Amino acid sequence: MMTPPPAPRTARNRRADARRSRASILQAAIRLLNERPDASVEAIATAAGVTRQTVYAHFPAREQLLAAALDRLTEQTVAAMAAADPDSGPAADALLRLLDAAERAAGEYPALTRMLSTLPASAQQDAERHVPVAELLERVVRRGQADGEFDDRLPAGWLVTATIALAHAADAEAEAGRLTSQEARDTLRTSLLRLLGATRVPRAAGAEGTRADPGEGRTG
Amino acid sequence: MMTPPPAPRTARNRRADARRSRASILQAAIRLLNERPDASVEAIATAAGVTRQTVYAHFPAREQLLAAALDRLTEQTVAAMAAADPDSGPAADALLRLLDAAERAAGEYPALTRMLSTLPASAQQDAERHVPVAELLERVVRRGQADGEFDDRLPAGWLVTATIALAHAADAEAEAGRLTSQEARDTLRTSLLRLLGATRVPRAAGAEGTRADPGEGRTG
DNA sequence: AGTCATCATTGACACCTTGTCAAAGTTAAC
DNA sequence: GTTAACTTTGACAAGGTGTCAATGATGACT
Repeated sequence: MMTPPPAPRTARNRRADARRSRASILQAAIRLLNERPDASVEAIATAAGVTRQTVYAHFPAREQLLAAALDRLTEQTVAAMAAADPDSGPAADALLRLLDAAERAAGEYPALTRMLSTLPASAQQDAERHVPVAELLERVVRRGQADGEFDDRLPAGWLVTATIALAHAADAEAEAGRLTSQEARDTLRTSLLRLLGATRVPRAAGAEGTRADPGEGRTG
Repeated sequence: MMTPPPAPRTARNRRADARRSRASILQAAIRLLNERPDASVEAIATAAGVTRQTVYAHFPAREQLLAAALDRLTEQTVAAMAAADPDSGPAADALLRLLDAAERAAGEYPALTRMLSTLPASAQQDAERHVPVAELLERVVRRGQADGEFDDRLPAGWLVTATIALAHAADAEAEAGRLTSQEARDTLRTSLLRLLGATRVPRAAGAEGTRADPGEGRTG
């Protein structure tokens, strides 16, 4: 018999066993690496109920496992953001909605999330990984600029970068206990509206009230 | 004879040899760790013209060597900032002057500088290390708030954190080639003034002109 | 139900890095 | 010049990464 055609070995035609192993490994990696960024491959393998060599069968090197874990986290975050109506309502509302969704999705893994902004070695891949979330945000920023809701003297790309940076900073402040979770949200909101040059204050998303600036916005 | 008094072994009464070694090691560590954050202790020792064990004689562990290198960098940066007249002139001018000085001082070691915002493990020490530079900035921010030059609805501590985050972001953009060095400066300047809620635009520091917003502020 | 490619496991290996120890050199302080 | 401080040399254990080959188990396909 002739050898069967190349069969590029996609994710679909792999054995169910392999898919399961890969999922366990990835999940364990996300959990462990979030607790301890320098967790060993052996620890991850054990946590996944698998041998170290099995991990290497799926991921050629530790760094690629880390990259895969970050990719998976990004993927989930992007999905959550995309589901948060990026294109409806005022741009400022949409932006805050996206950031909220992102924090809900990635908030479970703060240490891992923080690795996204400053990963160990492969600096080139980092930017690549931000692309999908940056694209979502950039769409909203451009829409706001086009509508005149946001100022357009600053390039949209920079505004997106700055937004992400401020969001990470606010998250870190909350994580470090210097701000409560609610303070961090309010502070980030106000800061972003200033930075983006929003001319009007967006309505609060729910029935929680329509005040522009809650009292606790001025803490510390 | 009785043993001499404790003699706490300060930096002054150590042998000249030891001081020299320590300096070489630290300098080599800064240089190498900037190029490759995971440089081995052996590589650093060799670059310093010293044996690996000598390094361990000065720094009990690799992490402490890294911490010492970061401390030294911070120290130089703080000195440069303190020399940039934090307390004279409009607060906005002073702030930009400090950031400029900081970038000139730390700009030689971008990778190392970036480690300050997201260091590998000892997360607690990180905040501690930011303190001196944060204090300098906070003084300026508070002065601006007291003068009415800056808005004071946001806590000064957060504004400082946000300022540092934006400065790092702008630096990273320049480093990644997405912005020229000059664009990064202008963009950062505009963004900070927005964020801080400065009511009037500070005069440009030199004879370069008094326009509020240079033409290239709108790139991309 | 049986075949067989695919995947997982086991055990062993070389290599590098960290951190430690003790003993023998040097250097500079006094 | 003596002596304490510092450096060097060599060797060691422990732990992590990445690789290989052989054996075992599973599930896809007919």
